[in-house]
Amino acid sequence: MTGIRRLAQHLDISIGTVSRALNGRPDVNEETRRKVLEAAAELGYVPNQSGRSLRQGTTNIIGFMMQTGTEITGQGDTFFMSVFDGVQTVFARHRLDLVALLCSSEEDPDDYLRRVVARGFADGLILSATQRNDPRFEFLAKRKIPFVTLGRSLTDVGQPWLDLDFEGMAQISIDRLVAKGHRRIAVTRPHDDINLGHLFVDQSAKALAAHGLTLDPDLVFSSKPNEAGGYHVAQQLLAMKDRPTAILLVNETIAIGFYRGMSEAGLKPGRDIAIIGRQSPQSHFLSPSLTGFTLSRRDLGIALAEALLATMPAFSHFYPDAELRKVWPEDLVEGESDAFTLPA
Amino acid sequence: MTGIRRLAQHLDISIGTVSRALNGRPDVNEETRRKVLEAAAELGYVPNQSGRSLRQGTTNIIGFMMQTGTEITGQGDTFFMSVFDGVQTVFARHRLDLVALLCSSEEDPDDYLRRVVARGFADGLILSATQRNDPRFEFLAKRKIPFVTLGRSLTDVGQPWLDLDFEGMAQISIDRLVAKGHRRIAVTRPHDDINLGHLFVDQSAKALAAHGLTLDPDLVFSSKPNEAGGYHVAQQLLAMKDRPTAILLVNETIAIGFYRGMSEAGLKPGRDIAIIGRQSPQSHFLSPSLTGFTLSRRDLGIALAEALLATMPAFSHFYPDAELRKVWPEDLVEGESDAFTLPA
DNA sequence: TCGACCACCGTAAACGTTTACGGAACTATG
DNA sequence: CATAGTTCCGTAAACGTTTACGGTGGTCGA
Repeated sequence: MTGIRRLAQHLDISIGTVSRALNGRPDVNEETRRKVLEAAAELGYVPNQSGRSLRQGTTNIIGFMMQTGTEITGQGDTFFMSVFDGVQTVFARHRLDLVALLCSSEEDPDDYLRRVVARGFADGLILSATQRNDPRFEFLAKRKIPFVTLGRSLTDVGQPWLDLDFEGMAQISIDRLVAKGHRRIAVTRPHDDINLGHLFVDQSAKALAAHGLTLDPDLVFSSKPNEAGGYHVAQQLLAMKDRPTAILLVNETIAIGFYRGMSEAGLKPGRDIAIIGRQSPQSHFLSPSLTGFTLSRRDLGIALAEALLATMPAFSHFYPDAELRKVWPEDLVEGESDAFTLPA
Repeated sequence: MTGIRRLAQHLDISIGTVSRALNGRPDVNEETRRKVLEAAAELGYVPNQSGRSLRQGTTNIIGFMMQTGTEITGQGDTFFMSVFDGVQTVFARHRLDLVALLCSSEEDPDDYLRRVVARGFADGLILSATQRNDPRFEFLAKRKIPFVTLGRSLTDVGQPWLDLDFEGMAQISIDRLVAKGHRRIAVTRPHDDINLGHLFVDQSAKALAAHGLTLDPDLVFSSKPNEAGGYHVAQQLLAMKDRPTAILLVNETIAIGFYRGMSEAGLKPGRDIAIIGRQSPQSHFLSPSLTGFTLSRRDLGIALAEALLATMPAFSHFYPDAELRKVWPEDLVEGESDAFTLPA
């Protein structure tokens, strides 16, 4: 005799009542419910998840899909860990188990997602690293699996999303640099087709145009989102005959490599080239200090979780006015890296 | 009609045979097996995991428990991501699903593990961040849940483990620095009770003793394993009246903070203080270059996975001679950070 | 020809839950 | 007192698998 049956026998009531009591159904006497809860705690009874899943067609698991491997090591890790932390705290309140689904660098993300879904792994999903045209959106929508994405995409299927304000960052950065007299401004973007790259570059071009300037295509640098990528950008940029006087670094970690590249060439950030980037725990240890944008990653995670739950029927009533689509604001922390000013 | 029943109906054979065919049982005609596989692919049939789990008492999931949150952000992330990548590739071969169980910084790791286990979440576990006395070991052993740990512990319960060679690193580092004339050598260790700290510090002391030297307790610096921790160590160390001439940095990321602390004080690694640390993708962008140990994180992950599978009855025959307990060797990459030599 | 053996397959029970349904006991209402 | 309504509980079916067991038809050796 195991499981709920054992508990029922111990209390000398039926398993149906036990189940109802444990699941908070209304049609059970409060006195019996108390006894059941008590006995459950005493005997250390925990419902078997397989049994529940089989019956209810639900797993109680939410998956947070991220990519792993060397390519994005610099980028993904510390950032996503913090976001994950925020997500975790929300789901814990609902006794939902959150797991990280790390798609290996060797595997295609679409294939990986297909496997996860076929397996019936999760009740809901959080996607990150959204591509400009991301097939995963359609795929999940077609199967009616609730999901939320960290990042917009052109392939919008009506799902909730949150995103960083790449357009705002581009706008503010360009305005700021132009005000300091810069005319030739470089921009970085991730090497793949991730959507944020487009948003950032396009908005940079628009912002420049508003000042009567154009974004020189030669000044758009694609880079892997890690230290090595930033180093490589520095090498390319410094080898140019008509070198830009300022640069926007869209990614958090490439600043470290870019600094290194400059110092090897005997140049100093903020003196020879103006830099605006993004803050991270690591960037605090750059010298000269980095001017860059920052945000609460943990709060972002919380908002992500709430947006997802708001679209899941079983939980939506908890979050009647969750923000389903939001561009997340960032603050600019002023440092020394963009001190370089050109004469008017 | 759904699931396996639908498939059986479509083929006009019994569900029992279908199941046997799909699971590679011997007592099914190869011709029928072919047909079943074909039809399964055609209809896109995928066995329901809840059904399997319920019947077999097994989940097909392996959990890799890590910690998240600000405290270890610097440390854990890129390192564990790479290890995870290695683990993933092994489990994929056996159609086991690997998920990352990220214990939030707010939650006690022991409680978290208890929840995971009570839920019957995984068939096996990989533990990291092992403490000197780690209650999780006993807990899992008592419940007969297969697990492997990345890191030794005093609370050994016979489970397989892999670990980095902290003792070897300490020995080689001390020998090397002493040969360069250093006598006052500082050592870092993580601020918590993680076991590697003990191994590293103890072996450093022994190695010094072999040269007739002693490890000054004031020269053992506890730090959080991130950039900020390294920065803090530098501040403390540089404020000493009788400053050490060399230091060992046990953690990968603190070097960045330590460098920053030195340069703010107008000092240069490798010229004013000799440093031996650990290599990481980030440390490649330090200047002067870091002398430090390195290893293949991915291979470590592969070995971890194999050690775990070797102890699980259903898979052990695949890995008859897996290394169940191994101190993982590291290579020393020579850089400029320990160039500082004292006159004899 | 007969029994033994083998290869293959169908049947049905089990895994641990949840929940629709119906019924018993009680209360309220006229 | 009869009826209707309410509260609570037990029964049993279902979720989708796997697998022990038994049965059928065939082959082979004596």
